[in-house]
Amino acid sequence: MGTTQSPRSDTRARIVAIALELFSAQGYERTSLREIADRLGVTKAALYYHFKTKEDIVHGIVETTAAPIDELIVWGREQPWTPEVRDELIRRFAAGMNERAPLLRFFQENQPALRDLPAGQEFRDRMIALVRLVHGPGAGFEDRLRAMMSLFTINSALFLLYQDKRPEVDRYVGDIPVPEVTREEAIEAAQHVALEICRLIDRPAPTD
Amino acid sequence: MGTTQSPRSDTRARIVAIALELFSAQGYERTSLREIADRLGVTKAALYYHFKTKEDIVHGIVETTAAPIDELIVWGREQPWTPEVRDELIRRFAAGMNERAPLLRFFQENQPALRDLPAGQEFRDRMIALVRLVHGPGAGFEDRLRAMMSLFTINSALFLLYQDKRPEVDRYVGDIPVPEVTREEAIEAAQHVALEICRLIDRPAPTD
Amino acid sequence: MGTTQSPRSDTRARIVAIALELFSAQGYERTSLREIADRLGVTKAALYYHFKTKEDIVHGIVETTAAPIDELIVWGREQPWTPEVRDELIRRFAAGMNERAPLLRFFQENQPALRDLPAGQEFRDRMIALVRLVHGPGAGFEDRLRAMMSLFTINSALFLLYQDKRPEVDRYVGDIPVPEVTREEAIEAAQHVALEICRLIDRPAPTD
Amino acid sequence: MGTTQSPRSDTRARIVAIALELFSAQGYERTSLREIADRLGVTKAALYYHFKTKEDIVHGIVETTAAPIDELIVWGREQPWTPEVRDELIRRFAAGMNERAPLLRFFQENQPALRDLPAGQEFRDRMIALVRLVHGPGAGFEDRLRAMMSLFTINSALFLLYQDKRPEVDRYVGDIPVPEVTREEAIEAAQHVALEICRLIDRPAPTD
DNA sequence: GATGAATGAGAATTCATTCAT
DNA sequence: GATGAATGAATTCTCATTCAT
Repeated sequence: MGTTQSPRSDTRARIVAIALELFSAQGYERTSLREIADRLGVTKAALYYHFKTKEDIVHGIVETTAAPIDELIVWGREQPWTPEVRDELIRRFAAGMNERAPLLRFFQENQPALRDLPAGQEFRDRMIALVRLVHGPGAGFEDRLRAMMSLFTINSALFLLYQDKRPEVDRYVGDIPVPEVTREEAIEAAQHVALEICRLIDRPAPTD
Repeated sequence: MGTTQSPRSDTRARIVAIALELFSAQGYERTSLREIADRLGVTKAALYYHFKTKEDIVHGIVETTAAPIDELIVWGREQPWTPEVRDELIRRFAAGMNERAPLLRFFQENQPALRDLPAGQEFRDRMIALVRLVHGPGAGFEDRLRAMMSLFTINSALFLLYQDKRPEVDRYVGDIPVPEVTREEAIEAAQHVALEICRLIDRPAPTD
Repeated sequence: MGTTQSPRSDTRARIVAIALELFSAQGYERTSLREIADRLGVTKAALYYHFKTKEDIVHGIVETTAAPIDELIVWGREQPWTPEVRDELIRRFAAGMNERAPLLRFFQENQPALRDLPAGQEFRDRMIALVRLVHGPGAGFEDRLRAMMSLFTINSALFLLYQDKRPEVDRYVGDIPVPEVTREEAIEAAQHVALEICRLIDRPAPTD
Repeated sequence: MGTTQSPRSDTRARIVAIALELFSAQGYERTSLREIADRLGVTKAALYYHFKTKEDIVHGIVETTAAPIDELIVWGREQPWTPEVRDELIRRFAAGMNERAPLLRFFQENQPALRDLPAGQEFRDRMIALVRLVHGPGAGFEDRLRAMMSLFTINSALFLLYQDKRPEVDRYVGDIPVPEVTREEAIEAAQHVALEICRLIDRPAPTD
């Protein structure tokens, strides 16, 4: 008792959830509104009650899912840049990975569709913002690149994990056995490597 | 030497070229066969004379564009794994970047469409093969991840370069000025960072 | 009695009606969805709201038109086989001929298209079922053939009637005048001949 | 020695043969010129050297395959009509069945496509001519129908034979076992039944 | 006698979207 | 909050046909 009816209907939230799931699994263009509606047990027209367009659903996704990233950005801006803060940004980014994975996958694998969407641009801006927080002010191109790679490491780990499950790959390199890793181990490894990479920032590097 | 390239079906080659250009610029699903045909000054049906389906065009693209990568793989397999060979793989990969950029972009940004395509799988297999050559036999998950990030660095540099041209981004981090960099400088920097990353392989790393 | 036919989706029924008309008059493959839609005054897409595919329309046709045949089959199975029941099957089959003619024509003249369709197979199964009811249990091949010819006689009469209207035919047999017959007379004659044929079943036949 | 090069090339004859095979097996509209060309090991364009259009191939088929029927018609016209001649027509028609089966099947199952073709009309005219020869001059509608059913019996036997091979049919009539029959037995039975039917001509029939 | 390259017309199908109820 | 019915615009693909070589 005393439970308040959640602001904006429950259906709206379910649409967002299912849409993100399908968009990230099959791609934005390959997911039709009918498919989303079917999964929800409603009609297509119902979706239009909650969202003006298909693109608008993407907006809804970002709105409801990107909050943790925004908080991270806000936190980052409040800190003065130090190596410790930089490391902490990476750690916090890695921490939320499990929930954020579909969102990031969606954005990485659907660039062509998202490029023109306002929601897509907003999301990219967030990522760029994170990159800047990681490398700090006054960084050169190389450091910016290091920061970006550091952040990307997190999702890439999941991609690699997924690939390792496909045995056919071996025909290209012979029978080098690939280690079995759990999802949790993968994320931990990712954090580790990501930290390594971001720590390359501002180091004197060896000559090639 | 002296081999004359038989000019049979110049059209087929032009289809491949235009298709790659459009697929990488606008995305696979957002590029219609009409668009490709128009750009070539032929009818849609002409495309179907040369390729059985739209998917088959992707196959044609891989076939004609992935040769340098295959050569790199072949070369890599002939060498015993050493840190020097590893570095050389990265350097050679970076070297062909300018021509290969559209192909890589196409494959990174159109995963949902390419996932089911045989051509898409072949290409991913090639990338995984490269990853394995970079980290060498018997590597653990972390080293595999390092190898992959190292290779990804090359394209990511171009992505970053492209983003930096968009001024709106700044609203999220304030007015930190972003350094102006040419494409050539970007690729050079990418090679540099990529080498750094791949040299993390097998190093004793600091604790987090 | 007094059951009101719910008028929900009058359009669906109209599609089925027009489709059967066109399919039987021009053939399944020569009838495009555009043609059906035009005749209905709707767009092609409207057809797809009611039927998943063109083939599905055939299913719809069978579903709505084959009921009388099913009833006949049901009735036939309830009776023990006797010559009288056999004759009555033929009579009842002939009776519904006028409404059923387009359906039967459609199925006889579009075998190649219908062979793979589930709906086509269902319909053939019904006809075979009727054949078996006519010849009764334990019949040999000849009786099965007699039963089939008996049933086919009904539609064949309409085919013959139609042919007789074409005067060019005569060049092959000279000017033998062909009797003028009405559609009703034709069906009556057909029933008569059909009964004759089915009565050949199980008779001792003369040697050739 | 002394073998004369067949009039009109060998390829032309092969086209006709393959086309008839495919048209009768899959249907006229479902058989593309590419398919025919592929089966012959030539290109589509080669077909156009021998035939002006796809329809023209049908003409070629009739021309080369219908000769036996024409001879039968010629023979029939030379005889005065008697019951013996009538029976002999049926017997001769049945005799050539094995070779003629594809042609008849083609014409029976592709009416919509053949209706407008001159070649299709010619063929129908031949069948009508045969019908008239069977029932003789001055026959009424019923006798014409009997004559037609008699002739149709021959092909129908093959249709029935084919259906009996499909076990799923049983669901409609229960497990009445269907006798196993060879193709030769089927044709013989067909001739038998056909003769029975044509002997109904001009008989005083029982009242229904 | 035949091919390679191309075309024009049209087909089935899909999809985001709209709107009266 | 939602549905049923429909649309318009596009898409991929197929096919008979043509013609220079």
